[in-house]
Amino acid sequence: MPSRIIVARELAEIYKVLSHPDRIRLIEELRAGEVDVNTLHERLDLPASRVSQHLALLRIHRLVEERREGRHVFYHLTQPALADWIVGGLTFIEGRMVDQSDHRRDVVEVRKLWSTDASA
Amino acid sequence: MPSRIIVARELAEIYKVLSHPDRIRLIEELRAGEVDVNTLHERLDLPASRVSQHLALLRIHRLVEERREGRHVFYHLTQPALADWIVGGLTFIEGRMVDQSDHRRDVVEVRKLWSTDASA
DNA sequence: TTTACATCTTCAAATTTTTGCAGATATTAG
DNA sequence: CTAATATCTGCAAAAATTTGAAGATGTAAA
Repeated sequence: MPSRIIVARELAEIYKVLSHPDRIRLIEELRAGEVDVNTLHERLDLPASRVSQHLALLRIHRLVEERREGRHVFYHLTQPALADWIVGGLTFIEGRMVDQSDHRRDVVEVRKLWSTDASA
Repeated sequence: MPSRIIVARELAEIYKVLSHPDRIRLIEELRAGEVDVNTLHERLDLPASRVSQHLALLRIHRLVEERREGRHVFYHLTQPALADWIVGGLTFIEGRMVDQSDHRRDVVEVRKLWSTDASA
């Protein structure tokens, strides 16, 4: 089995993991460092069980790691560069919103928000 | 509706488009420039109809564009940087193959193969 | 021009699986 | 016991992949 097929499969799997808005937002929430599950559940306004499920999937694929402290569990990105790399994908969604200038503005805004050097 | 939710959705959609091994390989085949459908169908060893359908999806999301010439249709990446960005994702699959050193080797090999400055 | 063949796209349809999600129930710690 | 997470269960909806056949277009030979 040629390497490129194997690797393409692995990549495809990771992309599938990332192909959910909630999980993308979770990763971006972890950009600045550790956050506990409860905080994430509040910030994303999702049922705690949902957040847990998403985190479990990210954990299985080793995109995040946990640290327990008392009854709180703090998550952080295994490789912090992941958050930046994802933002890099914004470049390629611009073609999708040719006729929606308001969406374009959203992209600009979020790119700033999801930047390492954000003052937010 | 907050921008970050909208943008996260758009990103998630792109990831879904990319979450198929065939489509990843197609994009990498287009890294060096235009290729016609028949060649792609031979290189990937897939039925022509499937290649067409994959390309149609990529076209809808404006990741590729076509150019007709006689009975051939040549496709190229709308934004050539896409191929590189996808390869950038290799960084994050390493955690997945902790116990498979052979797969690690595949990653190294393919990263070289799918690099802009590849001599291959 | 008619025939044939090559390239590419689209349709139809079966298949198969997913996949997201909520609510209840565990588990663990204080 | 209560609070914080995790997992389980099952449904619902949605969907994506895939194949083969048929259609469209283009070229070139007879």
